[in-house]
Amino acid sequence: MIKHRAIRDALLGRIVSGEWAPGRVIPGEVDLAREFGCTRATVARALRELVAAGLVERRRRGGTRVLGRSGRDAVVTIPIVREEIEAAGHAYGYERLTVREADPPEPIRQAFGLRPGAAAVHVACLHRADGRPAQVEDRWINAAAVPAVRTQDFRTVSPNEWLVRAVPYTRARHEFRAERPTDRLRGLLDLAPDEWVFVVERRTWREDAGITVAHLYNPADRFRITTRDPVAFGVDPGAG
Amino acid sequence: MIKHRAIRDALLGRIVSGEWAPGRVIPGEVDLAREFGCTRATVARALRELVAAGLVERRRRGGTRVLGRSGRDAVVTIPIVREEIEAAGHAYGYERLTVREADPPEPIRQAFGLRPGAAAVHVACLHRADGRPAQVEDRWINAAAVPAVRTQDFRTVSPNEWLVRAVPYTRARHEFRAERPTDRLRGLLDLAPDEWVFVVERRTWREDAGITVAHLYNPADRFRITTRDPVAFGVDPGAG
DNA sequence: CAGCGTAATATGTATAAGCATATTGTCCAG
DNA sequence: CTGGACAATATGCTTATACATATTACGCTG
Repeated sequence: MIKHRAIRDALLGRIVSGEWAPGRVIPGEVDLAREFGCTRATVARALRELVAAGLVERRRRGGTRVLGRSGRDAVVTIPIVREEIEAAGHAYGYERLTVREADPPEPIRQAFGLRPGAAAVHVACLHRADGRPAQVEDRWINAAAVPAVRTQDFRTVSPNEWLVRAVPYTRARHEFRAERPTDRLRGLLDLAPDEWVFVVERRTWREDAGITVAHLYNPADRFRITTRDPVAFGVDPGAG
Repeated sequence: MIKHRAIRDALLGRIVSGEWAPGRVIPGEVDLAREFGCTRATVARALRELVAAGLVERRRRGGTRVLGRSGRDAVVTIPIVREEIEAAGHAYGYERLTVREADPPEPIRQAFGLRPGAAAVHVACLHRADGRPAQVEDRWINAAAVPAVRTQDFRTVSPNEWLVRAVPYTRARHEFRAERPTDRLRGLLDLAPDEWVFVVERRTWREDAGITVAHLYNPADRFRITTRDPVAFGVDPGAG
């Protein structure tokens, strides 16, 4: 019985049913307010949510127009190995392979916006599920942006978990692809002879400073990523 | 100089700077209203946006609490082959391989919620970039939910493009994974001897009725998916 | 008829005020 | 000391009102 939500859902219904087709200008706030027996403010709030959901577009004097939903956006939750492994009921195992402070390769250097010669920290580690290799994490961390990284040996805590606690970030980008494994990866991940790896590349920034570039290598035979719909109306979508 | 936006950004700053750490309960609406020299309603609107952005959580009597941003959500735009190919400056080519009305395999039948024996339409087709195979599309369409599909031969218009025009959907789910190609796929896509395929599986529903299940097979050597950050504050984020 | 200025209009922002409702904390009874 | 009733409190919802602002439409002028 929450009015703005009832109104929002009623309008949503008219849009998805096709009664109000894309391109159409829907009635104005005052008309809707009269129809639903409420004030303009309440209608405005319902419409604001439809805007946030990407269903309509509003312009002063121009009115509210239904958008043709491209509908191609989806949300992915970037999986964290440890959580995935534990959620599946397996024992999580962590092993640090190498840590070193070094001159990062060119692409990483550019991503961090560092001058040549500036140092960064490289960490490689292995995540296991019930002892079986599940993921190789290969990561560069910008020592200029995260000085504390120099004092970390990552022997017991994985770079991933350390970073989320120690360094807030403001932007992240990911790339998903499949690759031929290197011999080293094939051995570490115990891959089938012809098996490829599913790579998740993760880059994060704090403001404009690059923080980390990670390559997460997963056995392609036992890895996948799933999406869900973009949440249309925030946390509590009501009955809609 | 829009107050609710200025307030929202001010609060955002305190959160991302760490001044208000995750778990902390921030001042109440009345206090903030006094601080910013406005009414409770204006503060409430700013806070509502922070909730939508997933930065804070609000509970009656409990106050407003800063959330530790897991920050693992990202948005993917499911690529449409034709657009990708044309955007890359290549000539797009389309070729229908097969169409038939048939009893769908068990997993598809379940996804559509169909009784055994109910019919569905299967379409396979090939998308090319400058003549070179770029994607094989293998799709089942629920004939019960989309009767018009029976009259389509998909000779010139791809099932994808026909569907977006003909059938609005309300839900979609995707899965990304890498697979060994079948011999048929290897031939169709002109794959390297050891090359795998990157599979995008797409399922859509209208309300509770399954509409289509599509498998989009891409040469793994030349395919990837990228994400972007979830838009924090809708279309017009202001200065934030 | 082209171009410009102005009025009409729909949304955008904000205030003030009241009641609703979930939740927490407290205090009393057993 | 436990459990339940109750009051205090912060958010949640709605109304009524006023002014701001972008944009469109119209009509006047040259």
